[in-house]
Amino acid sequence: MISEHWLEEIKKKLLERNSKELILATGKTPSGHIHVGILREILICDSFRRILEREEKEPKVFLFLDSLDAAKRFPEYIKPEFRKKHLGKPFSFIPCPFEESECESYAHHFGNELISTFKDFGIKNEIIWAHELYKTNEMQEKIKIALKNNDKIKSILKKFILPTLDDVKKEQFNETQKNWMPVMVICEKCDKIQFRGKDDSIKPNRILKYDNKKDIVSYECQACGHKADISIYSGRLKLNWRIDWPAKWSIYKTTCEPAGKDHCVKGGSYDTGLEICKEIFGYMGPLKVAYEWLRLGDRDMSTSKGIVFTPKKYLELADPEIFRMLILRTNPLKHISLRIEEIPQYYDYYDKMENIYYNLEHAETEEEKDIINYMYPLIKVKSISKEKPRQIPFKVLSFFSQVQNILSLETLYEKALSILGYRDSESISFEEFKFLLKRTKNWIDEIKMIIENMNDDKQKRLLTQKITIFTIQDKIDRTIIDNLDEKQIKGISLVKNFFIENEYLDEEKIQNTIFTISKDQLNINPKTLFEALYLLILGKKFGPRLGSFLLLLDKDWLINRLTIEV
RNA sequence: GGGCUAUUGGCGCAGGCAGGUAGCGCAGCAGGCUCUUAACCUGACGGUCGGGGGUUCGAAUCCCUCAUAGCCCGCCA
Repeated sequence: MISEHWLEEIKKKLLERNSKELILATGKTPSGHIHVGILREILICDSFRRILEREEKEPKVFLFLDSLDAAKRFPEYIKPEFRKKHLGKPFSFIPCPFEESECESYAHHFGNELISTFKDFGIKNEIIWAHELYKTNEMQEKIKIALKNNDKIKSILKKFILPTLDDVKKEQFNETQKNWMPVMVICEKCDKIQFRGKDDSIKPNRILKYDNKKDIVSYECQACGHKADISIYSGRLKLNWRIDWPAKWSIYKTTCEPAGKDHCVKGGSYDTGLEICKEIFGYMGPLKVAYEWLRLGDRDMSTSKGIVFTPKKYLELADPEIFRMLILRTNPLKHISLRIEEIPQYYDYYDKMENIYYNLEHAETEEEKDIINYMYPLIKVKSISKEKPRQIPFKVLSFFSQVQNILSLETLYEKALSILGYRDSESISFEEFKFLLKRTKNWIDEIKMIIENMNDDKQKRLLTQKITIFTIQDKIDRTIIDNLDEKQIKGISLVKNFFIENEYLDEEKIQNTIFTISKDQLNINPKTLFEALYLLILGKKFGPRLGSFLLLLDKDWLINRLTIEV
């Protein structure tokens, strides 16, 4: 193999470590609706899982949900009074913000929303909730180790962070380091772990003193002022992020954890984490795999700021395979712009890839063929069939979903089966078909919204044309009829007669008839008659190819529509 | 102050690690299908690969440098 997929390169490094167990990890704070960006690291791990399982290596994959992280801000869809009340508490200590649901906590609501999509995406992993992890002896031992090694930890942080700061921040950093301890306490009185000052500064309930004989720490709550001593085994202590991460690594012996570029930056938490893991917890730490953000169009997403496009939402618009494909075909260090309006093009690429995999189409190069053969099994959610799975083309679905107001689902289903070349419903059930149609409808609606919000008129028009958005009018606008000329009206009536007189029709015949009527009987440019027909049915001058379109419509409905009173 | 990524025809991108006449998709253009296309088929057009310098017989590719853009970097997470 000349060229290799980036996953293979990382895999080699993984196997060089010669670990008995291969532990893959990912993590996320459930601070709100979790957006699709997190799937990038989850899918990288899931792909490794598949690769390693194929090689009989028995990997384990964990997803750490940082439910004990403090709410430092809330997304805008959370009510103000709720925000005010719970700001500064760990997410697992905050109730579910939505009254109608009965979740255990804020963290569970959003965490479970993410988890519920894994099955559809073909993701397998084990979930570790931070608030439960911190109740375990293992984690509490790590807290103890961290407290004992406070000075050492501080010098590591200093060594890594200081060189990356400018002078002002250097001073700030040195200042906070003076009384710094690696552990925070969740106040027993108000459940808060930090306080957000009016100047937007964050004041954590950092512990003030550690009694290493009794294993008791003292703290003062920055939010309510409560002062107390508390045992390190109380379950109310939490390590600071930069120590929390390596502590988890050392407990689970994590072999590899992908992380967003924010963590992977020089002097960031990954670098300090690895050093702390090695020096304080005595474990070499995971292989660092950095990845760039996944963007929505040209915007970054942010869970806490409420710019979200969730995996659940994605699944309402398109196939999970398409998403896996986007992630796998792109080097993790490059950013991906997920563009809803380009989903048809994604499907085109997927189809091409599938054709190449099944040897129905030639790849341009050997490398392309190799890469596709490698990726395809990692992309599929269901098992791979011997022959290329038949699918209703996206364009057809897009068309079908827009004529639902005049055509029954049954008619469309029959039509779909005939396009697929099936005489029965073996390959695609009616239920599945309904689901596909609904999903495409959702996508069309989404596109309509995107078009509406576009500022550039030219872009707007291009997109409208590219995607062929149309609506069949329930009633004809009277002004349309009034604006038709004599020949157009005559033409419409001739087309109507043609439909009445002919029992069996095909699209070619319809198409040709319209031309013949225009040229021979009316002596007008065919375009004029086409426009009249489109106006009558769609309310605008253009639409899908008329022959196949009219054939699809219910004949009686069509004849009725073509009967116009002048 | 530090870092990552990007800069290749109108748009979106591949190629870059292993240097050897610049590619793909979409749009645009022309023609074809007895035939409006925002259907399909065919064809042609279109780029001095962000600027500059260096290494080389030869650079989109390697090295240096500059520029522009996006994002990230104390505490907290």
